[in-house]
This record gives sequence, C-alpha cells and structure tokens, in this order.
Amino acid sequence: MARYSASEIEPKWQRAWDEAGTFKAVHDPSKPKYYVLEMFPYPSGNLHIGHVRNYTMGDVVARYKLATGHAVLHPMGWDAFGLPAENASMERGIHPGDWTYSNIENMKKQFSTLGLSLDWSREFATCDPEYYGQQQAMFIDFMEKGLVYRKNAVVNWDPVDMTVLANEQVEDGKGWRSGAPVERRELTQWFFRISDYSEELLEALDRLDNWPEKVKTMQRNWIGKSRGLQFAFSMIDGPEGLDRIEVYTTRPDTLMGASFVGISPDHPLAKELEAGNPDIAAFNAECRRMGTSEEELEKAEKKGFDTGLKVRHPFDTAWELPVYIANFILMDYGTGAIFGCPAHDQRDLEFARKYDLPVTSTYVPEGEEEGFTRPEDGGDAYVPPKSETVRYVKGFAGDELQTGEEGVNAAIAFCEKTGVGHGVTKFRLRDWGLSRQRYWGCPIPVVHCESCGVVPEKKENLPVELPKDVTFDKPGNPLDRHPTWRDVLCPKCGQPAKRETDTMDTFVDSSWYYARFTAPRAETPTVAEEAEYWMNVDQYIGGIEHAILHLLYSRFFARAMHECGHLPASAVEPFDALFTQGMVTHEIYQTRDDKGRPVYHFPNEVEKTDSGVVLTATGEPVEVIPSAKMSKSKRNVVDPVAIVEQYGADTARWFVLSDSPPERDVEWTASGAEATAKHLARVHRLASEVADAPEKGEGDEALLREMHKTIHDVTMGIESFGFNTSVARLYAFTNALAKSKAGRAAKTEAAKTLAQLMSPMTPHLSEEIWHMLGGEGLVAEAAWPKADPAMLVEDEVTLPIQINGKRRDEITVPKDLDKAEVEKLVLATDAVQKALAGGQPKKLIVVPGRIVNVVV
RNA sequence: GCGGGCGUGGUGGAACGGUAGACACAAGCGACUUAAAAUCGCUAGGGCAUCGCCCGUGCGGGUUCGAGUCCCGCCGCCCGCACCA
Repeated sequence: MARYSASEIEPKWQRAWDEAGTFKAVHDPSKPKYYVLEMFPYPSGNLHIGHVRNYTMGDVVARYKLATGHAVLHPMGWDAFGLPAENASMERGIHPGDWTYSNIENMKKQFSTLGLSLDWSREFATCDPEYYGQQQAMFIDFMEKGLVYRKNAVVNWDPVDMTVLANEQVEDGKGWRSGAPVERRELTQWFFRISDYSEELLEALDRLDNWPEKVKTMQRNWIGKSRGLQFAFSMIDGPEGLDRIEVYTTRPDTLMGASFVGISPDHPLAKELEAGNPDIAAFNAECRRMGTSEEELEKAEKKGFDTGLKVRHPFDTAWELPVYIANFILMDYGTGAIFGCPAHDQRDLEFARKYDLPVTSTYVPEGEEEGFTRPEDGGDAYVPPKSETVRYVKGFAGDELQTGEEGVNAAIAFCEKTGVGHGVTKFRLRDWGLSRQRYWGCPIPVVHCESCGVVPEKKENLPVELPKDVTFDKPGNPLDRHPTWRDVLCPKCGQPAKRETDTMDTFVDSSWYYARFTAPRAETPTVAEEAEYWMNVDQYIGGIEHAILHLLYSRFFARAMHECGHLPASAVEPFDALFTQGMVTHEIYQTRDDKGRPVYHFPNEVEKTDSGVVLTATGEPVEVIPSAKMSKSKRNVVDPVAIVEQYGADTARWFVLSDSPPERDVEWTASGAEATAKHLARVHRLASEVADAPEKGEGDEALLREMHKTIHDVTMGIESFGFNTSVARLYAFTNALAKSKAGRAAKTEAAKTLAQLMSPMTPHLSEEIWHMLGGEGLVAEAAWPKADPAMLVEDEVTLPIQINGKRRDEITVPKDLDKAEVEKLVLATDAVQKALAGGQPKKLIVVPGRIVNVVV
C-alpha cells in the first residue's frame, strides 16, 4: 500500500494542472464567468502564513466555481511600489527595483508550492512601466475631466533628514531615523476630487448586499454626511478682513450653551495673530510640532490659547465669547473653527473646566430623574442620541420637549429665518492627496513650464519611466536632484521646463489593478470587451484593515475610470461581494533578562514539558502569551516554506481553513499542524483500503445517506464562507467512512466523493485519491457532486422536551407527525406527568421538527 | 480620543431566538507491541453526588414560553483614523 507522501505527490499534480492548462482564464461567452480576487500582496520577499490563509480561501472559492461550470478568473500580481524598497536601499545600497523584483521572484517560487489555482499568465507588478504607464495615461484623462487638482497641504517634515515622513515614520513626534522633532510643512500637492463623489459613494453602499455590514458602516461613518448650521461670529475689534469667524455646527440647538469659540492653529486668523504676538507664535509652533494624523491630535492633551479677542453671540450682541486657538481643531474639517458647548460635549467640557469657562445646559433628560447631575453642577457632559426626546431649558426654537433631531431642524429653520446662518450638508470625507515626495512610486506625468504652467505629458511619451541611476545616500527625493530626468522641454511650447518630481500614493496603484487583470497586456488601461465580460469581481477577499481607505479609493477610481471610458457603467462598484478574513496568530514565548526586559524566543527554541514550557537549551521556564499577532520582533512567526517542506501544502491549507471561522483570527499551533498531517494520511490510507472491502457489506445506504448529507453541508459551507464548518463536516464523514462496514462499491463512491469535496482545500491529495480510485481525468476539472434531496430527509426526528425552558426529556416521532399528536405524546411522558403532578400545563409550545416547551 | 468589531470547556471552535460545547487539539485510561512510534477504542464544562438535580457562553440588568444569539450599561482585546501596505 502506497504511503501518503506530500513531497512526492504535490509537485506531480502541480505539473499535471500546468500541462492541462486547468487554471488558465478563458473568455468563454457560453459559460457564466466567475472572478475571484484576493488582495494582492506587497512583495516583502517572503510568504507569510497569513498569505497562505488568505490565498487558500480564495483558492477554495476558485476551485469550487471551476467545478460548478464557471469560466474562472483567478489572477495574481504584486503591489510593488512603496516605502520598504527605499528603506532597503538606504540600508543595503541595493536599488529599489532590484530589491523588489528579486523579492517577487522569491515569493513567486514560494507561491508555486502551495498549489493555488492561479492564472500566472496575467501576472504583473505595479512597478512594471507597462502597468504604471497606463496609470499615467489615466491620470491625464482624469486631469482632463477635472478630477485632479493642486492645493497646499501639510506634511510631516524631518528638518535633519530634509525629507517628508510618513505617519508611521513619526514616533513620539520625532523622525524615526534622525530623532529630530518633526515639523508640519505646507507643500503644493496633487489631489483627486473624491469628495465630489461623497453622496454617491455613500448612497451606493446600500446596494452592496454582499459586503459585510461592518465595512459599510465604517465607510458611512468615514464619509460622514452631516446636516448642520453654518454661520459667522462677528468679532469685537478684530483684525481687518478677519473680523468674522465662520463656524459649522451639527448641533445648532446648543447655541444658547456656547461658551467659547475655538480656531485651528492653521486658521487664517491664528496665522495673522502669530505675526504680532510671540506667545501665540510659540503656541502655534508647539501645535505644529505634533504630527499630522488625526489620531495624534485627538489623543494629545487638549490645550488652548486665549487670544484675548472676543466675538458677539449671534442672538445677543451684549453676550461676548472668548476666542481660543485650540490644538484639537483641524483646519481640514468644516471651517477650521467651532463654538464650544461644554454642557453637551465631553471634550469641550474638559476644555472649559481647564480654562474656567462657563458651562450652560441647553437641554436635560426629559424627566431629569434623580441621579442625573447637570454638567454645570459637576456632572459629565450630557450627550444623548439625537433620536432621544429631551427637555430644552435654554432652547430657542421648536418645542420644549422634542428630540435632538427636531431641535436641530428647528434651530436651523430659526437661524435661516432670522438671517443668522443657513443650513448646509457637509461631508467628513476629504479629497485624496496622492502626492508623495518619493522615488519608488508612479511618476506623476506632468511638466511645470514657466510660461505654460502645469502641462500633462503627451500620451505618446508615456510611460514616464523612473530613472534607474539613483542613489539614496543623500536625504530627500532622488528625482529632485536628477538633472537629466528632471530637466525637460515643455511638451506644449518646447521651452526648458521641469518634470513633476512627486510620485503617486501606492493606493492609486491598488485602486485599479482588479480591472487591469481583465486585460493585463493591453496597450490601453483596459479593453472594453474583456472588462465587460470579466468585471465585476464576484468575490473579493482581504484583510479588514483595508475596510476604509483601499476599498473607498477603489470605488472612487472605478467611477472615475468609467467617466473616462475605461470601465463600463456596470463596473462602478467593482466588488460584488467582499469577505474580510482574520489573521493567523501564534503564541509568544517570552523570558526576561537580568534587567527585567522581555526576551523573545522562536517556536523551535522551546519545548513543552510537564512543568510547563521551557527553553530547550537551558531549561529556563518560558512565559507563554497566546494568540498574538505574528511579528518578526516578537519572534512568534512560522515560515510557510518550512511548513510546506515538513508537511506539504495540503496540510498547511487544511490547517488554516480548519477550526477558526475565516473572518476571525486563527492560532497556528505545531500540534495542530501535526494532527492535520496525520488526518490527511488517514484519509489517504482509508481511500487505499477501499479496494480491500468485501463485495457485499452492511450499511451501504447509511453510508451513502451520510455522503449526501456531507455533500450538502460542505457545499453550503463553501458558499457561505464557513470553511471551518465544511472541514468539521469532512472530519465527521471521514470517521463515518472509517467505521462503515459497507460494500466495496459504496465505499469507493464515498471515498471518491470525499476526495472531491476535499479538493478545493487539499487539491493534491484529492487528485491522488481520485486517480487511485479510477476517477476520470483531473478532479480539479470534474463536476462538483450534487446532493440527492431524497437522501437528505430523515423519517424520524428527535424532539427535546423542555419544562419551563429546561430540557427534561425527549421523544422520537415521525417527521410529519401532526402537532396535536405530538402534544398528546409529550403530555404522556413521565417527565411531563411528574412536572404537572395532575394539573394542566399553562402553555404548550410545539415548534415542529425542533422542540417542545411545556410551561407549568 | 473617535469610528467599527470580537469575547463560549485546558485550547481552537459548533449552535435558522429552540437539546450549549458538534468537529478537532491537548490530556487521561485501555488495546496492539519485547518496547517505542504509528494505529484503534474509551473518558472528559464545573458542582452536588450518581442514572437525578443545581450552576454555567467576559460582567451587571432587561425582553421572551425559551437568550451564546435580541436590547441597555460596563470590562477586556483587536482593526482603522486619511503619507505603512
């Protein structure tokens, strides 16, 4: 009997699929198409076990859809531009392109051992000039459609390295390499007009039925549509031209509780005051030392600076409010100025208490029950949902008792009538800044000419290729100091001009790769008939960390591409169904050095003993931290290459699908991998023993019934992304097969079906078994088995009997037994008789086929 | 800080509002073996103390004949916060 040897069978079947061209995507109008796409990887150089999980899930879907008669597109590529390549250059002197392509080569080799059903003929990397040249062509199209513009925006500036820093390169307000305090600096940068699509992007979410609700909720909140009041405070003796402060508020009903006006340190008024007041200049400078991220601003201690200026309250000219510059107000959102109402905003309340400003409630809970302390009396800010009815004690519009929503609407109406301000709809979504002051990205294809201004490159001159001869030994962007690349002639007037040296955000690259896969070698960004046939992506799979930015940008990009004729109208929502998978985690093994600092150990440096986990080398006890995100610095990583070498790809694939639900994290354990390998060997053994079964056996029907139930359950599991339940079902069926005394024919059928049902998950093993049992052709190309409905129905059901909601007994009855008959039988059971003690039940609930509850 | 999610035995988890713990891992016991490995079988939430009952799905309330599941309030962890990808 042949032993199961993954290392022998896996390459064999991979070659067989290759030779048969099984996974080549073929545009075939006679078949329904299915496009399954996993978010493409960044070529870091090594496959991560998380990749294995992500791509195995997509592979299960792709192989299943192939078996159900679809023309499947399942492509792979590389999200290849970005910071790490430049960092590698600085550290090792290797060119970012060389580093990236050698990583790709390495990862592709690792990928090939997994037996994924990918069509590699469509592969590309976003750093291929062929790809980014098409991206540049689209950028020019977007410019023509007015979807791109330039404006000033702030960046993190490292004054020592003389370079722009990404948010993640700022640590505690300091540059990660130089350690110098980071400054905010304003630069002219390129933007996509995504905010023009705010309403559309919001409203279209309602039609994405196969997206997780949580992702849609996050996007809705991110777009942040709000209805509010815009009005201006007039200033008493303010600087000329700046004596009105425009504010936007979503809670105009709290206007009578206003206690101060706050402006951003980047507000024009703040900048004006800075010039004449060194204290203000110092305060603003301090604010600007913080990074640019909203997170940092919100987490920082709330600080303000009293400008000494006063504004008049719009309803009462005698009522004066102080004007503060405050570090938590963003110039980018609203008007860069707010009014603070401490009674109804916790942040404003803390600010007011810190600077001794008045607190005035405008509304209180409807009944103002005991236990409620008004904020002016030391309580917390009162911030009920807008839908809640409250009692207005300092309202000015609408009823005394009304919901917050009604209060807001009444306040807007009142202010419009009295001319104080007007109601406006605003969105939180900001335009997409795509400029990066870096080398390793797609060059923005424009030229700056002194006489013509900003001129797009001629399309026939695309791609604007990155120059190869660059170094990273000096700070800043190498494109900036590359004279032969930078200094060009204006495409319009032919006079000397300068190329734009900013490159594009890598989110641009990943915002249309899904469309490019439909025609990856075309000399236009897309090809109409291919996009028409293959789009949309039927199933998109990726991490939840992309819930907002990548997915929102892609949705915008598809719309912009449609406007420029690069995608059909039906593809403006490019992803029909979305699935967000969880991570693969691993225990951390930690000891402490003599100073008490943590020391981390690789999984192969420890062993489990009766007295706990210890270091193999020294026997020192190890602290085990479970379910931690894998990270190189914590050394809790497993290398998929080593796993595949040790156990085979099928074991790795089966393991990452089993146990945890796909959307949740799964913890990699050595014992789990070991057990998986054993299970697959068992399946192989069982299949090879089928031939030894007697011609005639017992329980053929029972085995086949179990088989059909398994077909049904596994299919349902795959279709609903319940791979872990499919796996559990397959375990159970394997156990049934092992115990069965059925005859050879039934066992053979059962084993072949088992192989088929396992084939999306363990494709190599399945091919081997299929072949061994005389299956025709490749199992990868065989039609998916169908469950016979007649084999699924049971004649009898077991009904649990509850008494007052607690299970006390059960009865087995014919499936379709009449409800009255069931009641009769239930009342006759010992348990019910005992509970009733001669009396009558208060209530008798019969849920047909499920449960009975007797209330006594 | 703000937005979103998750929380069930020693462990991973299963469970259309309907028998909580399927399926597996680890563990224990047994069979086979000179022995080990491999394989096969059995046990297993906690407690009272056996054939019955009580308690149990992060914590505290609520809705319901019935709640892991729905609602309210906490706690803990994870993801995102616009220049990481």
